[in-house]
Amino acid sequence: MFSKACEYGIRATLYIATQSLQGNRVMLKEIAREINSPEAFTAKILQQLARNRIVDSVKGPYGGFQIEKKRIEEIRLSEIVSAIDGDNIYRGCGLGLKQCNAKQPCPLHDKFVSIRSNLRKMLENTTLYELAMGLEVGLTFLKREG
Amino acid sequence: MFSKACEYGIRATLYIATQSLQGNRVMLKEIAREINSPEAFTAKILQQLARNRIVDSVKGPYGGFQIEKKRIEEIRLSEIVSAIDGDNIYRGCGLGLKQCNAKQPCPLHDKFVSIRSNLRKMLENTTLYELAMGLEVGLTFLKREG
DNA sequence: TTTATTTCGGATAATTTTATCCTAAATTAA
DNA sequence: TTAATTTAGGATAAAATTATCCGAAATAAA
Repeated sequence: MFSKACEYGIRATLYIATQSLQGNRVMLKEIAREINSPEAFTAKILQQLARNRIVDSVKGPYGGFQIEKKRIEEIRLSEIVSAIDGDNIYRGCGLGLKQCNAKQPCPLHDKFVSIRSNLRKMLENTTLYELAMGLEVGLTFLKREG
Repeated sequence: MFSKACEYGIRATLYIATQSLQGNRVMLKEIAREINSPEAFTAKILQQLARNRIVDSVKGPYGGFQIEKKRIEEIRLSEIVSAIDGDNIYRGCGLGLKQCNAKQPCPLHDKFVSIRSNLRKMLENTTLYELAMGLEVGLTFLKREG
């Protein structure tokens, strides 16, 4: 569904969000440890997210990553997915046709429309804040727990 | 969503199905041309489909690929997807966690459940026959048309 | 039996994705 | 100013996916 990069990106962003809500700026090393992702690869993804203004980065000692509370309430999952995977997940044809639309549909077009649109709506309606809340109260997890 | 291999696999199977319904056995070369896919790679995928009893293959002159009419009515998209991509698309965690279930869910788990289940139902309920009909009457297409 | 044809299957190559490494730049504190 | 720390970014490597090539096996017709 999503690329590995996107999975790590969402998990990293959510970890940063929960910590930011508690007033903590977090370092790459901590993020990678807490979401169980490869550190250097996660660094690349965080760079992308920083360039896309999804997370803020601060260099130097006491530096790290954070997200403003206001932004946590605003940012939708769809923004993270777009920043990393592009919008192919919504737009591309399910069977990989270059041209596929209502006028010239692939055999799966109609059946995919509703599924994709559900996915899209879900991603567009889901805020970081909402998901961070579930994490904070221990209802959900970002890595498999012992 | 699906791998390239799976996209080609579905398109190839659908082409074979429509031709089989008209009593034609079709060769790799024709399939690749008609679904606009790389020939050698498509051959590999057809081998997989043949091993999984999704298509029948016949070697030699007048050989090629075909599917029995009865099978065309039975075979679901889900079988093709499973044969090529496995069942990760239904089962795997949306955020890539090794362990993710109702008891220990990732933050997206609940939101993914319905989307995945829609996708799964769609694939399990859609037969080759149904899709082949749309192709036959020219309502849908397997490659972008001029 | 021989030849031509077509799929099968192993080996290999190209591309994309995932992942790592290292130096530079920025920032903080001593 | 210097040293230590942390992200940024370029180069490179490893792994997975996509794609190609070629000889073997099977089959049909001459």
